Amino acid sequence: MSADATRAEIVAAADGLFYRQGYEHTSFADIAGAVQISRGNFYYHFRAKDEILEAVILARLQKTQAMLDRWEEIGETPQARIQSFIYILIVNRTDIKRYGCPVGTLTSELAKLGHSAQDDANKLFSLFRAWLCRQFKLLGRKDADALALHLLARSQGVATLANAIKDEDFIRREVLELDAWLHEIVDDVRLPRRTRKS
Amino acid sequence: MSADATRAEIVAAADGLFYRQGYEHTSFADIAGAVQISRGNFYYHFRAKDEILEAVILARLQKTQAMLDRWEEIGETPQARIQSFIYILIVNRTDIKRYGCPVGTLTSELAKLGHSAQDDANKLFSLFRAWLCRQFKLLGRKDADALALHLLARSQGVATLANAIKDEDFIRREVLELDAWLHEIVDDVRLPRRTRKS
DNA sequence: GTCTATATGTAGATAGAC
DNA sequence: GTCTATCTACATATAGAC
Repeated sequence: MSADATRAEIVAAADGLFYRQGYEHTSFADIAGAVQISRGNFYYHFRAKDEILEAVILARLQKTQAMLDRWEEIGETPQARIQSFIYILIVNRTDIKRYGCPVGTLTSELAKLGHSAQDDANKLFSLFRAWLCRQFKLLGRKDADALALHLLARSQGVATLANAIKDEDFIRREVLELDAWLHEIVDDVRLPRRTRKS
Repeated sequence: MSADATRAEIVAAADGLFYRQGYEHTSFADIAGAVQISRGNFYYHFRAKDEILEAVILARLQKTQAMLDRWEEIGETPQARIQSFIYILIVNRTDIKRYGCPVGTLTSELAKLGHSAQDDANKLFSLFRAWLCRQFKLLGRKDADALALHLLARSQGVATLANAIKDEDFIRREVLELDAWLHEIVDDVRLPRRTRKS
């Protein structure tokens, strides 16, 4: 097995385990069991557990960027692209009910641990934030960044609560509301005399 | 020192540490350092670490119920009472930026650990849910439970995101939006012909 | 590159003195 | 009730054989 291939397998296994079990709760033995290598072999590929986390975050950043690029391609309008974001709550509903949002739960855990990788993990939010901000700007909104943060927070809230109460209908209802909220924003642009609050 | 007093001190210290550091990341040594007792002494008061967690959750349930009762007393209208809930995001903003929401971060962590105390921790959400549901019912809303969950999710989302991006202005903006959302609901009741979406 | 064996630290938990 | 001393398990990490 080439070094790169083994390394990639370790990162992929750690990625899933960190999501399902949390970073601290996942041991080398857990990852070793998933990849079918010995514990000692980790240290040929990584100096320490922190480095695996860094590699996992980097991999997630790349996967996220690729997903945003894909949404950019297939979405014909900013509205359609933002809907791609909203609907990941539906697409990933099974995992979200069980494990929450992979971004929010990681940043929360690292914040409690006071871990040095906090800033890197927060870049996952930054990617979504900047991408959503651009979409809202294309919709002609001056408050695009605030709208991006608002939408991020809404989806985080849905994920956190769905993880606790395990209610799929709740997710569907909230997604419908987010969709309606997005429509209001699009309408605001088309009919600029009305304010959102009217 | 009486048994009850020491026990209460342990629970209080553990409560704070579980919130700031997380449950798993908090060791007996951490709690012992805060309470100024020896590690061995824990086992006079608790059989295992899980029992401290159970006691912490019970204490939080009682504190939460007391807070809801207080809001019920001082709030003259359902709207004012719901506002009490919304404004804890402002009141606790410093802690929320640093450690997130004590309810959401605990339920998330226990879900990842597959901990047996998950159901008990989720009762914290149930308390808020039932209380908010009652307030929305008093406002004449048939969809009171859905509104309660929606508001819970919104505040969870604000807490999670504020914890990541450490932005106080973001919290204030979102609270203002929640307040406006609540006003719309109250207006809906007064002017039943308009729907929320119009 | 990957393994086995091992070092080292720290966690939760127990026993028994005071 | 609280302490010190100790046990056991498991974590990360290292050394060196293959």
